[in-house]
Amino acid sequence: MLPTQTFFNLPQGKQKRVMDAALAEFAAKPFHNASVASIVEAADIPRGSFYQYFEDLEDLYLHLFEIIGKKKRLYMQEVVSEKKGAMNQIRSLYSAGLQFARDHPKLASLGIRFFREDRSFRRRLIAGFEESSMQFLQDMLISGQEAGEIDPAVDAETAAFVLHSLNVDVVDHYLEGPHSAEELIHESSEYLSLVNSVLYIIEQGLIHDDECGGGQLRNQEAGG
Amino acid sequence: MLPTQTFFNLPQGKQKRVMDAALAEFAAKPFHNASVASIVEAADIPRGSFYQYFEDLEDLYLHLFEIIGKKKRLYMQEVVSEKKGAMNQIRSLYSAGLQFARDHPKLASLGIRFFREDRSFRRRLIAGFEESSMQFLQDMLISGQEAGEIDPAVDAETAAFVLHSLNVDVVDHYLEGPHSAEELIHESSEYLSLVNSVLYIIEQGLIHDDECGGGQLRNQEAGG
Amino acid sequence: MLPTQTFFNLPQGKQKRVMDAALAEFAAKPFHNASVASIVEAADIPRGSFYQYFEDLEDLYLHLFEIIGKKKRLYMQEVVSEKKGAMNQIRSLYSAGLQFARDHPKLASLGIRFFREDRSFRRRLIAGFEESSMQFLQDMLISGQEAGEIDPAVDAETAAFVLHSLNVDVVDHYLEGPHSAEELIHESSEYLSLVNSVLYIIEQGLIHDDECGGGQLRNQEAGG
Amino acid sequence: MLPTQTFFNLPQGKQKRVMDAALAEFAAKPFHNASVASIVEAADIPRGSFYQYFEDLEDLYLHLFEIIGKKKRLYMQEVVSEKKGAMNQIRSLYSAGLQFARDHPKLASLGIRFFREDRSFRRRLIAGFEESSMQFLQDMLISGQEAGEIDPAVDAETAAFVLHSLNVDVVDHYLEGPHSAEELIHESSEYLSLVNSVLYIIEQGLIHDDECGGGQLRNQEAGG
DNA sequence: CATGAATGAGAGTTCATTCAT
DNA sequence: GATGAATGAACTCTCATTCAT
Repeated sequence: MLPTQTFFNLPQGKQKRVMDAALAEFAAKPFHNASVASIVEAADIPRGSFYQYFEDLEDLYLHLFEIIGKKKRLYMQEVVSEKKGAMNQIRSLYSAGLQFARDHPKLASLGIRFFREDRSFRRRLIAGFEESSMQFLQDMLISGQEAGEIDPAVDAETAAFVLHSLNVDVVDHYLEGPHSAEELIHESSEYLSLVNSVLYIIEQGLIHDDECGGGQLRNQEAGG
Repeated sequence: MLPTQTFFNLPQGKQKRVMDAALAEFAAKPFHNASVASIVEAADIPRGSFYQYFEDLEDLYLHLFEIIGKKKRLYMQEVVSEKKGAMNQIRSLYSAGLQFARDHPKLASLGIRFFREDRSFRRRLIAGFEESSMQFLQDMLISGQEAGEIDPAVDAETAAFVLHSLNVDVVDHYLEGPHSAEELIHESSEYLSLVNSVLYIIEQGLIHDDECGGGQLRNQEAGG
Repeated sequence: MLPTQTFFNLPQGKQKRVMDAALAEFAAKPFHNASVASIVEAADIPRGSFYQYFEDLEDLYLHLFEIIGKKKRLYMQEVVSEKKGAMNQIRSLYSAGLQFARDHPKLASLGIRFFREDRSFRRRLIAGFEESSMQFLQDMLISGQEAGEIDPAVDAETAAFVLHSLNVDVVDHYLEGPHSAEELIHESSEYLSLVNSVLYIIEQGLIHDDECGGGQLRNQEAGG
Repeated sequence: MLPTQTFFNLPQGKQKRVMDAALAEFAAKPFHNASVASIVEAADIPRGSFYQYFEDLEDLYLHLFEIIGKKKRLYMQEVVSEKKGAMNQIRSLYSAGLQFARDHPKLASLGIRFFREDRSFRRRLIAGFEESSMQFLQDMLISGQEAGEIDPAVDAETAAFVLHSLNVDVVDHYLEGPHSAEELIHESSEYLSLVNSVLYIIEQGLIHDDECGGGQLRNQEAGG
């Protein structure tokens, strides 16, 4: 379940051609519609070579996924390292995710597509990847609760689910929008404002707190 | 872009067989992996007949989608008709969506899959469907703001986006879970509790309001 | 594990073309070297049609095997029906097998090839076929022992094994020989004489029994 | 049609690795299904090297066959050297063949496979090998006839054919059976008893000779 | 001479769609 | 209108062999 040594022995230029072709393919189609044929044509390598480099499409997909993961982690690292409140960290995560999508739209597109695949497929392919991502958010939220920043009445697991869902959808929304070169400036503010609006809701909720009614109370109402 | 008259002239039983087969297929696979072959086999109709009833798979998909829409609207209607607060309506919408998924898991699965397809595909296929769904939420939210229930600082469009995203993901989460017959009772409460937890966050936000600081203020902080 | 109805609905001529092509292929190569490509070319049908007629090569092979079995059983039937001694029945079986090979060399060739495949393959493909063939011989031998014709000291199972082995090898030997049209007459006597010689050994053994009836005599009996 | 000098210059260890890999391959599959790929992988040599050592698969096969021949001849030599009756020699040949199969199952398997290939292929590959094996049996039988041990009415060529066929089938039967480590002891007697039963038939024939020496007795002699 | 990447033909199989009956 | 056979392009994957380093 790794590219063969043959592949890693290839000159960098050729490796890159192959990975670029794969990226273009997986960014453009759901996994099950991606084809070896498209990739070998785009990479301009013989059909047979593909199978000397990779066991099959999954093999290549996985490799690409790891590369993306590494790149993305670079964006996340500084966010995590900074010591600030949970909500600020979350906001930074969202921003970093969007920044990543702007810098590497194809990489981000592939990542989004991954979360759109059937769960069974995701499970088989990258067991625990998604879980670990949500676990990370959950830990962050629990810390926030311990620090008194996050409402202790909130279920941390659910909140992680919510944050993860929205993060994926926000990036998806960004990627699916039209991106002519000129729009990049507008986008910049527009999408950051989307992040801000979403996070405002996540922070404050939709309810208009006239007189500071306790969340706990209303939650119990709601639970009925 | 509609089934032919020939199809509607078919005896009800045969029509149903076809639609059931199509439903099973589209509920099980993303649209681009669905195959005419599977459907004609499951429906036990001649291969050639398919093309006398429908122009192509999209044609059938669309028809099915409309039927589902109608069924789903029945679940939503009473929710909408009741006059109660915006948040209660939203909660009811979530519950109704879940109820629909429990009663018609395949129909719901197809619906979820739809939202997982490429936006370009969604656009081409059912222009405006998703938008109208979000517009409906948005109107509800604006009413809530006018009634003083919903925080006026919230951007209604964004909030509709958030609610829609989470609704899809909650139902998806429900559908992807394992459903042995015995679990149905447990599920019932478990998933409603997921809805409640999610909506609690949406209502109250994550922030711990010690002294009732205004959302507006913090939002501006956050936006920096 | 049967040809599809589609195949049986085909006009006889086309069915025959396909079966003839398959026969030629399976008679010429061991199963695992047979190719769909050769067959569709020889039968002059589109590649795709093959898979509308058969699940795969095994499916076709099996069908062909059954047809051969039926044809061969016609040759064997009269042998079995006649009431005569065990040795005479065995001799008749050998002759009938040879006669079958002469009349239908390709069918026989396929049959022989079958016994040359790996046992594991044979088992999976036609469970019990070979066994039943040997069981038949064994029963015949036991009857012969009860009738006092066959030496009771002989192990019937082993003898069935010996008879089966030799029968296959004799037919194989016949099929592998060159068969120009002119040789058919010579063959006739030559191969019958091979059968006779083999059966003489099987009957009398190799040992020279000095004191008791001469082998020469019995051999001439047998040759009749 | 011989391995290149390059091959013979190889260090013994590497030569052995190649030959072992080839043996494993040819013992497991009929010749036409053996693949260069499997062998170079198992031997852990570069793909290109194969073609520097051998012209093609046949070249390697042939070389291996000769090695096997030499090993097998060691088993046969003592049998032949001993001066005893023809039947005893034959019995010894069968036992030696079985012994060889027990000691070197893969070598024997390859040998058996050889006899299962098309005669045309056998002819082309190892012209005269099989013939010489049968000629050897035939000479032995003729000597037996001259010594008065073997029935002079028996056709020596046919008898050689019979003995050869059965020898191959007996060893094949042995090799195809299951061989757990514990069974080796049981096997020992079981398979020797198969040899004895087969040879009893070959010696005495199937016919029940009322007035002359009982088969039972001779069978027990043979079992010794 | 060792090495291992390059190559493309050819294998089985699936499929949407057309078309003759 | 119903039927189901025809069709061939497209897919993944394997392989023996060559060739440049």
